[in-house]
Amino acid sequence: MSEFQSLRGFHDLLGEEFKRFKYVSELVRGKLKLYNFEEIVLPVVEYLEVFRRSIGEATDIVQKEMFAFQDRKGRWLALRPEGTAGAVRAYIQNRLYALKPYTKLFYEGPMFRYERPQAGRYRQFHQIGAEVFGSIDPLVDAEIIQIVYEILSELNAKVIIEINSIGCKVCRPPYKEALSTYLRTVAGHLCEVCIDRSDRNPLRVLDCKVPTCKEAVKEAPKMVDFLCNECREHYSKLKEYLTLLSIPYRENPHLVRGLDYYTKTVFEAVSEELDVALIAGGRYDYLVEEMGGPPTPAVGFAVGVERLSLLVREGLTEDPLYMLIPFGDVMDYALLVAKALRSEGKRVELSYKRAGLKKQLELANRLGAKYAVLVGEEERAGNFYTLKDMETGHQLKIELSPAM
RNA sequence: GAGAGCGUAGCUCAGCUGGCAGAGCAGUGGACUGUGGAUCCACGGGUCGCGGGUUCGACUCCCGUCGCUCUCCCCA
Repeated sequence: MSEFQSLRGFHDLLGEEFKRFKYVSELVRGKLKLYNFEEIVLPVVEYLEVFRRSIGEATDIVQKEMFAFQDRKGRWLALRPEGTAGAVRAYIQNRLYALKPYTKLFYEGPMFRYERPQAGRYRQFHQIGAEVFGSIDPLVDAEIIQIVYEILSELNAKVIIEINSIGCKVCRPPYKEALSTYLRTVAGHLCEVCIDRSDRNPLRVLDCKVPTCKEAVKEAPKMVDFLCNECREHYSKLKEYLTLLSIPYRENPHLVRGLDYYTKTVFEAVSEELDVALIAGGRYDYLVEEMGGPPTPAVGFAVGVERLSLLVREGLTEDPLYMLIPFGDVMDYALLVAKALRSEGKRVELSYKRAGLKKQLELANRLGAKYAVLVGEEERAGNFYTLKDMETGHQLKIELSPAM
């Protein structure tokens, strides 16, 4: 055991794990570029208030999961627990609303939540998030879900996409009222936490996992039955588009999200095998305004890169490796051969191991080289190298170009 | 924040009801100084997570602590 260790929930990403991580990351990034999202790099630290205002004072994230601290001037700062808050702040601060009628952004990077680590959960983890600012059109919600679906399909992930609408400031208050009233009638069957939530945040009772709560909530009034005309229209249009695009989904009237800023569409892609959300998102039509910007509707999603990586078997396919094996006193020549091969775009490992040909071939084998490039006295004298196919064992003599 | 299990070589692990710390793989060297992907031989490597306690004696039992894994809560 080494003297120093990384912190709980903070880990080094390397080897096969890194390859799977990178594979997922590049898949998602590639997809977002196809949809013409523009990348931005956001700060990892913001004023605490940015998160408190956007995510919501009453949420678990804000109440107990943030890495918050004071800087030297006594200001309260926090490591970002998610990306949307910072993206919205950046959107407003840089006045992106003035440049185009709508804006499509994505970002990738570490997020921090002070929680107990477990399968697919870390204190520092990575998300790729995408946000569309400036359109209320359900077409946008549909495209966001389409991206999510395509990502998951390409990974062959066994996942269900669940959707719901949680209304807007017109229709949600009456619904909350109705739900609270109902919850009072079944209070005897609710867990302690839910009794507490019944008044303050009744929506959250809907996705409580305690069996008795689940049971008690089955007959509860549903948000979808309370949607105002605009929200109902939005929701049914979204479903039409999803059907048009052949995207399978399941309506889950009990789906709510842990963050306060959502309106209308919310969705989650839940892994069937792991029972965790891999990708989630939704619409947040008031957040930009609440954060001090002009009224601007928005939709977005975030993927947990480590979580998605759990489902990936393959890694990144790498270019074939050329293991350059010098034997004898031919290092000068070996350097030139390596230079020549690399200038042709080949991935070359020049063996640093001073040993006989046999040992170095063993090394080449262990490093998974596709080819061994043999360079000895004979090769140097004839200005060529010997290319050995490590699978078939066939060898060829290849002239070095005169330029070298 | 609450609960359970686990920390022994670089890795995977064995080590009995307390009694000299082990194996496989990896590494290094080598009859082979121009031919590998299971040839052979030899060698190195340990604060048994850390601290305390019990004991003649602790890898083993007890307490604490740190870390890992998992569950609950919650979430990506």
